[in-house]
Amino acid sequence: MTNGLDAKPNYLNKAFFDDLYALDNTESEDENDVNLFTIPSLARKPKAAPPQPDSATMKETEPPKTARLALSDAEGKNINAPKTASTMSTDWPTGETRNTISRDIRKDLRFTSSTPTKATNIKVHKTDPMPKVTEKVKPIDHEVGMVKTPGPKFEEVATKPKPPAHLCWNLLEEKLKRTPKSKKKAVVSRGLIERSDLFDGYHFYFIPNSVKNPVRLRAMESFHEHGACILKEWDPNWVTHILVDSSWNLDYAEVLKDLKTSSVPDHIIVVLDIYPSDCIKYRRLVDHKQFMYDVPRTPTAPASPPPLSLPQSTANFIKETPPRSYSDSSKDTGNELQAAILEAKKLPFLDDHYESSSSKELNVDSDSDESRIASPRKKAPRLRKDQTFGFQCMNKNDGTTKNNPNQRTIEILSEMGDYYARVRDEWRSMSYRKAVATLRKQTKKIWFASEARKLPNIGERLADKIEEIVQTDSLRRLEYARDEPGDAALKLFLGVYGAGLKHAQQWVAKGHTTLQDLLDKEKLSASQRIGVERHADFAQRIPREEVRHHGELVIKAALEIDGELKLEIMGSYRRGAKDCGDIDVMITKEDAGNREMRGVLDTLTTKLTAMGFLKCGLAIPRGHDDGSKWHGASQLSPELPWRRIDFLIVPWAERGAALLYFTGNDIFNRSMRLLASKKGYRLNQRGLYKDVIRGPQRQKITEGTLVEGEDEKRIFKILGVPYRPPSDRNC
DNA sequence: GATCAGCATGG
DNA sequence: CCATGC
DNA sequence: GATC
Ligand SMILES: O=c1ccn([C@H]2C[C@H](O)[C@@H](COP(=O)(O)OP(=O)(O)OP(=O)(O)O)O2)c(=O)[nH]1
Ligand SMILES: [Mg+2]
Repeated sequence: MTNGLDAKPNYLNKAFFDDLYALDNTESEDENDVNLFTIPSLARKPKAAPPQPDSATMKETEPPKTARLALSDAEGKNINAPKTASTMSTDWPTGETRNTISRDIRKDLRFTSSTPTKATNIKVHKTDPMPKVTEKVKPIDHEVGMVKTPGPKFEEVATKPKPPAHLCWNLLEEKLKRTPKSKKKAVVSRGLIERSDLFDGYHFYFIPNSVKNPVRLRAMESFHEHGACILKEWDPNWVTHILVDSSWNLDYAEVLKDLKTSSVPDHIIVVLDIYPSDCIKYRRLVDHKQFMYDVPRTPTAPASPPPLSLPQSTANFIKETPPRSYSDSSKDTGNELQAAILEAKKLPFLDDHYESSSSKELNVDSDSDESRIASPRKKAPRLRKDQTFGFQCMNKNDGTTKNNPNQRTIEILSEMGDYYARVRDEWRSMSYRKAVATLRKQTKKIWFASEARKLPNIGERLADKIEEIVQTDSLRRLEYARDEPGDAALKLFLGVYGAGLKHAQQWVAKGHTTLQDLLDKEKLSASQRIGVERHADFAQRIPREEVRHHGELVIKAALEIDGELKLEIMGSYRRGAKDCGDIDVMITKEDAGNREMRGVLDTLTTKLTAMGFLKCGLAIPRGHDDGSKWHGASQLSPELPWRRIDFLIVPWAERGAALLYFTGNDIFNRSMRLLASKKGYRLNQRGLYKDVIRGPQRQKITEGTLVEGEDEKRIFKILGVPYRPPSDRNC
């Protein structure tokens, strides 16, 4: 009941949150609580000349995107799956833009490039070949059923009659499978589609031959629309081209391995998948023999990687590893293995249960994307793992990564995870995060896939990758991921408050490249407009000190309204971050209900606006009595940038849950909530609820009954999670 | 093959 | 309802 | 991608 709030005098806000910090003295800086509210000094003069909002970004010049295929049109509108969305990105290289967002990447951004990054026929990139025309240019008709030109075929390449349907991918069907019901209609009735007979008679077989990668699926669709058949199975009698995914950096041997063959017939062309993309781009069949389409004969990994033999790799490993590891390694391995097993045996739920799901493994497509590429590993039966293992919220996440023996592995896997997040592959990204989390917990170095595989949340694919990292000190996929063909404009637009994937894609598809374009040519929602106009401001991180100033100003104003209000700066600030993406402020009051708080919010925001502190609202409660949050922008002084600021009003009874929620981080929250739901609870910003019944699609049927909402710590306790001070919640 | 958190606000 | 954000 |  008593959580420190009740007992202590509410001088300012300190008392309110005393309990939060009382026990976490461990290593969290007292700085943020103790000192913060003692004297809300308001003398804020801008310390130094602040960096002026850089309006240059608005005028960035980029090559015109004129003559390009209309691919983007069709796809911008049709790829609707919010979390799995994708578009074609068969237009490759261009520099990647480093993004500074952290959660945003993790969340689910896919930086598609539905529009080629480079102007197609305007200028030729230095690495771009001058495509040698091996055939007449084929016209491309923009509407289905328009004039088709029979066009002569490239003589070197034998074309073939259309193969039976069952040998081909049914792309529409695959696409529908991956599209939410609500949007299927849109997929079926797609608008303008770029078509041609460019690839008529060509039968493409993809490596990896999986349709689960949405980007690849889109590429397949595109090639199909240009006349190609996309074969579902490897059959030398039908295939004319093998298209190797360039993002995989595979070498020729691996291709053969994937095909389970020792050689590919001469008449079949083996090229990188950028080849057909280029053909489309230039609207003609370019010379496939150009070096840039070659599938390398030797591994492409940097630092002279071993000949990629994962399973029996001990020999290679010894060669490739630094001297010292020679002897240790074997020991380590043995110890580690045993340790892992011993550890595993200690765990609850362990009943030596053997999983029986191995059947799917070797099947062509059933496994998740690209599965077959990863070495066909003998399936070691595997022990079941502790179920609460691998929950991020169970760990102390304070960013203490160093001194971990798996440091390098962690680095690389994290980078991969970030890459997948950027690419909007949310779940894959999450898997990488989880794997990294379990690696962090290891006290010994993981050398082999076999060891890695035994750890929670590390499956075969990641285990293989871990071994590859240890051996080669890198991961081939990452080499590609690093210079991902990100569309600069898309990334720019995704950085606009109020604009997400949908709008960004749409705008890119329309050929916009700068923020100014949006202002001039697009209908923007109110908040999007501000998001565009203030992009340069909002993109900047906020120094902790400035966050504190904003917070103190708000607190002072609030207390002038009602001295009993309790406010706290939340979010990354409470977690002790040196700089923050925005300012999060929670407001509550003893025994207040939502209604009362709502009144406070209105008067407070009105007052702060009148003061000139709040510059605008971006998302504010609709009704009169409901509503709990206020998003807007604030500014301390004219020289400083506008900052994003969020208020959360909280009924007294919900303060514990709200504290938990608003402290985050987001990953931590999701982890706690997932754990809660696995234990039959429901956790949200209002409280922890019990006896929640979930229906068919795991939808909640029963609200559940409130168990705890007042005390943050007790929520931890009930869920069986060791309490984590805010600074340890950076998952 | 389903799941990977749960909710608030704008339009 | 969907998109976007926390 | 991993898990059930
Ligand atoms: O998807 C989300 C995003 C945020 N939050 C919670 C946790 C987070 O800490 C808090 C504030 O959100 P914000 O976006 O401000 O994140 P932050 O943790 O404060 O980081 P930043 O420094 O980017 O503001 O809201 C969630 O629960 N889920
Ligand atoms: Mg924040």
